[in-house]
Amino acid sequence: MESYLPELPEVETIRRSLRSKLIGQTITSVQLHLPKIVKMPSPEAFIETIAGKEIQDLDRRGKYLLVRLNDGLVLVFHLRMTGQLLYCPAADPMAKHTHAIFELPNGYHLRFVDMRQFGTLYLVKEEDFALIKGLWTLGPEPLGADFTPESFRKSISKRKGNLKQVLLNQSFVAGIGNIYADEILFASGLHPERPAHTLSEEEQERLYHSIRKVIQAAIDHRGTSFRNYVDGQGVAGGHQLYLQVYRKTGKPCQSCGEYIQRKRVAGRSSHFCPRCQK
DNA sequence: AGTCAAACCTGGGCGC
DNA sequence: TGCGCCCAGGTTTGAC
Repeated sequence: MESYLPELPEVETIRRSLRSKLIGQTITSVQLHLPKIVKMPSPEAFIETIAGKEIQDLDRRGKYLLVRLNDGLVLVFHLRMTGQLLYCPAADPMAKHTHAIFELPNGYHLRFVDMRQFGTLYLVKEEDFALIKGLWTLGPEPLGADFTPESFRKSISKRKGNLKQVLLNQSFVAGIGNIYADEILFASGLHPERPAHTLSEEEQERLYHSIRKVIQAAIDHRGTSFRNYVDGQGVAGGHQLYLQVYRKTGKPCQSCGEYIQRKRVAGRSSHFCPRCQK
C-alpha cells in the first residue's frame, strides 16, 4: 500500500501540485467520515464553518500544509506518517481510509486519505496559530532566509543530545524527518550519535550546507516515494533513487564501500556508514 | 528540568 | 496457506 513519509520535501511537492488547482475554488461542503482527525474546532463547527469558504492560497511551514481561506481562516493539515491529499473527479472510486472529502464546485474533490489515522486537521484564524503548539514552536525553514550559517552555529552549539535527536527536533529546524535526517548526516560525514555541542566550526558549516543541499535536492526530485506514493495529482516522487543510506542496511556505501549499518538512535532507526561518518 | 518510553494506528514482512 | 507477532514512524503525553 501507500508507503512514504511526508517530510518537508513531500509536503512542498503536494503544495505545488495542488496550488493552481485549488486557488479560487470555493469549498462547497465537507464530508467527515472520521471526525477524530479534526483537532480544532469541534467536528461540527469545522463542517459548518468551512462551507462556502474560498481557497485563496496554499502555503507550508515545516511539515504543515496551510490552506488559506477568506475571512482570515486557515485550514491546516499535518499528514504525519501516511496522510495523503488527493485532487480527483468526484466520481472517482473512494480509496480505503478516506476520512475527509472537500467538495469543490468544478465537480472535483479534495480528499484526505490516511491509513494510520495519525494525520490531523485544524481550522483556525491566522491569529490563533499559537493554539497549534507544534506549528507555533516550529524552528526556521531550512531553505528560508533567516536560517543562516551564523544562526545555525549559534543554535546547534547550545543543543544537548546527539545530532539525530537535534535534526528531528522541529523547534530546532522545521520539516526534517527520519529519511532526510539520515541522508543529511551521511552527506555531512557526521555520525548520528555525535553530541551536537562537540562539532567543530568546520563540521557545523558542513552540516548546515548538507541540510540545505539534501532538502533542496529532494524537492527538486518531487520527494521520496516508496511503493506507490503519489502527490496530489497522482505523480510519484523520484528522490528514492538518490538515497545513500536510508533503508540501505547491508549495502555498500557509495563513497567507500563499507557496509551501511542500522542502529536505533533517539528511538528511531538510523542508517549510516560507520567509516565515512564520525 | 530533562530524558525516555508509551501511545496512537494499519499493513507488510517474518517465523513457524 | 495462514496465523500471530513485531515493526515502521511524527508527535504528544505521561512517567521516572
